[in-house]
Amino acid sequence: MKSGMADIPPEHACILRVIRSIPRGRVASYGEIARRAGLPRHARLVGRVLGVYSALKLPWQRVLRSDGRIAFPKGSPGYRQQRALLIDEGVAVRNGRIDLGRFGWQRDLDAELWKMA
DNA sequence: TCCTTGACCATTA
DNA sequence: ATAATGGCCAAGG
Repeated sequence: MKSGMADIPPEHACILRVIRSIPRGRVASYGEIARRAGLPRHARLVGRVLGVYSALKLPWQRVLRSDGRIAFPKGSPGYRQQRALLIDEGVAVRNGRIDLGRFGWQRDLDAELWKMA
């Protein structure tokens, strides 16, 4: 029995779910997303998934390399669009690099915990 | 099967 | 800070 177009492998589904849960104005690395999806060492799969499901509406702009840089080559269409989208939602991009210490997703959790104390 | 290709990553120089 | 290196691992040919 074959279901229609909705047969997404569970690993992909997990990754998509994590990506969708990145808060607006925050960013996460491919590797971190993989870990949160329960798939450590699968950073490359995250990139692959983003490409395969590019037709879906995803906050793909919030996904960066582990060093905080945009993965696309500087000056490419993808690079420019990602940069614009990030700036739109309040993320500072300087020379293709984002300060993970300020905009990293984990940092967002820290802030929440701080409020409780 | 084997080989190549990536929206990657950590380490080293 | 940048660059080379080796490692990683699913997909597709």
